[in-house]
Amino acid sequence: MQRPSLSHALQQVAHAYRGHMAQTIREADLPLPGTHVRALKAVCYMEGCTAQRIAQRMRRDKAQITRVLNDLLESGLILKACNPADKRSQLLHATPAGEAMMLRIQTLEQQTLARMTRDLTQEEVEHFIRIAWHMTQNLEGELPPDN
Amino acid sequence: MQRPSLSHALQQVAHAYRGHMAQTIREADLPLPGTHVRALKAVCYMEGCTAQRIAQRMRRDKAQITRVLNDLLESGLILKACNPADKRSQLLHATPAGEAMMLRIQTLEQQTLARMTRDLTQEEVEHFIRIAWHMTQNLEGELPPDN
DNA sequence: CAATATGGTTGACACTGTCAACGTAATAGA
DNA sequence: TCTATTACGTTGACAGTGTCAACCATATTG
Repeated sequence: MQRPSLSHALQQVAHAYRGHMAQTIREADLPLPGTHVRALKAVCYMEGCTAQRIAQRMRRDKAQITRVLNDLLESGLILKACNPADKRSQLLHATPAGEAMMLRIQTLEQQTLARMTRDLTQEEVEHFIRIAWHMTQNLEGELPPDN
Repeated sequence: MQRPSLSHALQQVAHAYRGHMAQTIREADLPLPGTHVRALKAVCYMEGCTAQRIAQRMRRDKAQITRVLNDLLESGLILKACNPADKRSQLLHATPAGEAMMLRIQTLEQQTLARMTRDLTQEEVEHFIRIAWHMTQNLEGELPPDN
């Protein structure tokens, strides 16, 4: 419970990161909430990007993704195109404005990450990431044994 | 941007933890949101606990803390008492029901943490916590140089 | 073809987080 | 002492996050 608790440390660092990114983006006059940023990132960097795939990657409800994508659409940052392979779904692409926005945000994120890890070694950061993924996967799998 | 990104790993593990705890608590029929749990924890374990001190510890807005504490009050889990040293503030204490709730939740949290770290060494977990705190502090300090 | 499953949309709702304004009480300075 | 400022807690308002259930249209399976 006291300071070196795993749960507390985890919540604090995630909160600090969110807050710092939000403030950085606000100060840069890029009025884009965190979820929107993450979705835009997915659209820019995933091949054959669809709403469903973003939802899987971010492990979020598809309803939330739909709304975020509609915001990005209204902001002119992305476009929906027919998916010839499946008429239910739409392929997502960033517009030039979306690409530009992504580049600016990438820079801001790099600054935040650099500050966050400023006196940590590359090794420590990688170790942190590896353990984070490990814990994520430990929690994700269904609970098979006892029910 | 791809899987081994620090920001993505951080968001995913925090989300997985929150989600797992929320589901565990829901399944145990203890209808207490995460913030309420953390506030109750603070009330139970901090000496001379006041709303202000909880807000500082959790780094949250005091308005949010006020509302959470009022919920806990209505649920009969905590009590407010006059603070003889400062008539503006109130000392917070857990009721027996609050203590009992805390114990049950502690157990559930231990289960979640155990699962999350099941194949990690004590050393790895401590390393993770240390780096998390380090990154938190790197982000928290005011930005002194360039403004 | 019928049953089922999937991609996406919408409505509703709970939870999280912050900001500004306020009343009251403490405290510092003139 | 009186005043100005600061601090604690409350309230209102709002933005953002996250999930569930129902739904339509399309794919897939038997």
